[in-house]
Amino acid sequence: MAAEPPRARARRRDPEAARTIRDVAARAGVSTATVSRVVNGNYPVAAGTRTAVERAMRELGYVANAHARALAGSTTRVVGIVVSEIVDPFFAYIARGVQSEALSSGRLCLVCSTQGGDSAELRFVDLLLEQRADAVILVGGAVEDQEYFATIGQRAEQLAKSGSSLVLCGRPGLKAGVPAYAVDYDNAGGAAAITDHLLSAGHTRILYLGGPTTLSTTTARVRGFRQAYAARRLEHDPALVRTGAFGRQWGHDQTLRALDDGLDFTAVFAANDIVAAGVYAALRERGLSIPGDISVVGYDDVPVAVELQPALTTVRVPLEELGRAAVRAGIAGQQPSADPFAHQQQATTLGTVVVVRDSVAPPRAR
Amino acid sequence: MAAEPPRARARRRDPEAARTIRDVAARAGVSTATVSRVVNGNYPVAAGTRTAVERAMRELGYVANAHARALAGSTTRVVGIVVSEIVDPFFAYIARGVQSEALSSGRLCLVCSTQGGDSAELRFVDLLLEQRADAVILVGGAVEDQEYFATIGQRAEQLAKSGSSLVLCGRPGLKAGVPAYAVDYDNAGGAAAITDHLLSAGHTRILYLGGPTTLSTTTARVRGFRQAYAARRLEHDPALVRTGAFGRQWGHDQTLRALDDGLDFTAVFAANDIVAAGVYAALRERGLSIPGDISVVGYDDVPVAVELQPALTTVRVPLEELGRAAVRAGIAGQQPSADPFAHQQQATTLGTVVVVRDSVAPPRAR
DNA sequence: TTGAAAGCGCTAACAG
DNA sequence: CTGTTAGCGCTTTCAA
Repeated sequence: MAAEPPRARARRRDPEAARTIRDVAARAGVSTATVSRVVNGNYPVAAGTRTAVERAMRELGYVANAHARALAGSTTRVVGIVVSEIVDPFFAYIARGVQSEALSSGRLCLVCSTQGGDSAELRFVDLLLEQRADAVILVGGAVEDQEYFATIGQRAEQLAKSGSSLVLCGRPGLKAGVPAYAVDYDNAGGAAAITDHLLSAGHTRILYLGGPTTLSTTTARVRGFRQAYAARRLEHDPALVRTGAFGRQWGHDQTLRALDDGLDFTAVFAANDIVAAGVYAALRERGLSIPGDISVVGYDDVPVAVELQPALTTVRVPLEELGRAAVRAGIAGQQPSADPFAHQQQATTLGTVVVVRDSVAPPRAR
Repeated sequence: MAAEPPRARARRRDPEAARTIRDVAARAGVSTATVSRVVNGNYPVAAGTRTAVERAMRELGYVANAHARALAGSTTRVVGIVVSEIVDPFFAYIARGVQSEALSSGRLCLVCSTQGGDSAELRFVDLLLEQRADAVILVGGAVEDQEYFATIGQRAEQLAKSGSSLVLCGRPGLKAGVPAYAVDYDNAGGAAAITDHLLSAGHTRILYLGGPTTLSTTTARVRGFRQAYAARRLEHDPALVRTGAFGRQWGHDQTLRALDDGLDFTAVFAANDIVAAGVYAALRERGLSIPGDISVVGYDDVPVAVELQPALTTVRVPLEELGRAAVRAGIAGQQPSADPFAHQQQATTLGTVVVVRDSVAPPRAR
């Protein structure tokens, strides 16, 4: 076969393939630059030309290629969020806030769920790094491990280099100087407040139940729990803190065990509402009434709190707002107007509030 | 200033910017083609060369640019899923299945939540089209509207053209010839089965409650509900079907209204478990016991079903498996080995099972 | 086994 | 207001 000019390969494009900006330009009789201008609407184009281009796009069923755009321009219009479990309402609500705020800034949301896989988080961050996401949001308590912090810090640097930013949501920030934002809520404060609620009702032997022992969320909540005792100059029995995991099953089993161990307590502070659901189930099995025999409180205020009978007194966390704030923080760095020196670590902390329902009563006299 | 050669602009790259394949090639003293080969590991490269390249990558902190890759190659390694509400466990579980199956095929998952916005779905499909997602999965009941079907069908064609595919998950398929896959579960069958469960217990006046009237899911479930009556040659009172919306509040309000209207029923079939939660709340307010006074069943078997007291008898839908199946169907078309004629509409239907718990008892004699 | 070079589709100077 | 053109970073022939 005769040698064809090199361009021949390109010319022989699959006629079925998606239309490109060049096809539109040809059909409308203008240049690709003009098509780009009408698509982006960020530059003056004569009305007639615009109409012609728009018609050509419609007739051809033209759809811009986001990758070409990301490559040529600079922003990807995508934010990434990494959670540990998308079906957990705690994360689902945050994800909802992220997705809606992303959408209102014209971005799509890449959601990654690690399903508890420890190292999966880092893998996802790398994947998101490849995607050049405008912002990468890491949600939920982190393992408090220095080495891990260092690795994440290093990723933050890389992210910053490629023009995007890392946002830590619902977990403590990194050390100063690392280009990461932190958007958190007052974990310890909420725990202290609800503990105080229990203390006010007369409980002093409160069992704190749940949360992976090494998780930052757990340590913060336990800290708040202790602070509430300290604030009233009350002693707290260390045997009454049992951490280990989240989850309904875990809450159920540990409650039974605490009862079997003959632990003396009149109330339980479940690490979150899901654990509280397990506590309810266990107490019910043992014929103990809530709050008659034992008072129970939770944390997060996810929907199950109102399905439980009696309705659960818990700490409301502004989950959606947390997600929104994370996106705002993450894309703020993208704004051309942003002060370059502002790209230091910044932190936002949202407040929490105790929602009083029906699961707390004064301890039974004995 | 003296005129610089045109390339100057490009040469003056921000030295802080992310490293490219060219940087790695330079550092390793090889060509970019070689780097590409070691990155993709799909072509023989001398061991020594490979090592040198790998070291250069490590030293430079090189991270491939997914957009450049998508542009040059063809597959994007991203699947998109659009749901109506990410915090709804029904969708969250499907999303979990999608995300985990996507991950195991090395893909990331773009999750879009329309938050009930009617036309948002189409907008998201277009966005996903721009992303050239390997597969676009539309989840949940669709409005049964011919025009809408036509529009979606048209998008399916476009998707097919750009090498990706549309998967309808938990909703009926499009008409034959349209390049879309359908992965659904047996909506009518599940409804019929649980209705029969109620009928067996002796109920004949069952109130069907919930679901947007025009939603395919609703029509399918109501159809199954009626079929169960028909199968036993029983009459069914049309006044006992009240559709309109999903949601706890709606279930609550409508139950109250049905009671106030003096409707005669001994059991309620809630369109889903969330609606059932509302029914429980309303019945409790009126001092009616479940299942003593009224039996209740739900649909979906999401976690709240076991928190309700008494635990809810419901229909288990293989949500996660649905999501996984959708991804498999969607990326199957991508396989080079795929028979091009196989790209016809295909459908998969998963089964459902009735989960018997404590919310059904024979109707009270009267 | 490796390199050179031509694009993938789009944006953004720059020059009319 | 519009066209030209040089890339963005990568993959993939084609040649060596």
